[in-house]
Amino acid sequence: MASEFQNSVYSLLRKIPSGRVTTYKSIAEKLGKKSYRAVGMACAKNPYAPYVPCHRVVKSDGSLGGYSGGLSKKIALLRAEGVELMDTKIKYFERVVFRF
DNA sequence: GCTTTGACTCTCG
DNA sequence: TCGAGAGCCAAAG
Repeated sequence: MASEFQNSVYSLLRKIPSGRVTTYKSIAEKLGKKSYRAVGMACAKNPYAPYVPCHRVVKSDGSLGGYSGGLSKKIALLRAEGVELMDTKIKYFERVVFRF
């Protein structure tokens, strides 16, 4: 069972529609915290994968950040959902970013 | 129970 | 434009 904090993060992640992405910053602020890093940690643990689309969370500058089990996997998943990428950076980031 | 670490972000040189 | 440093919260050691 995950902690309340993690559960809150997962709830928000599930709201992200396919083909869209969000940032650790947005999630943290939505929770009323500044815990950007803690959000990433919650995703890294993510016991509900792939029920929780943690691969749709990226850094505030549009780069993918990281991914447990290989960044390539994250790239493939995002591309499959229609997100255009330039290596580890999101192309047209402003266009695909999802705002709560 | 304190210290270290991490899928982060912002500011400064 | 790019790299380094500081700040931030939560989980793991």
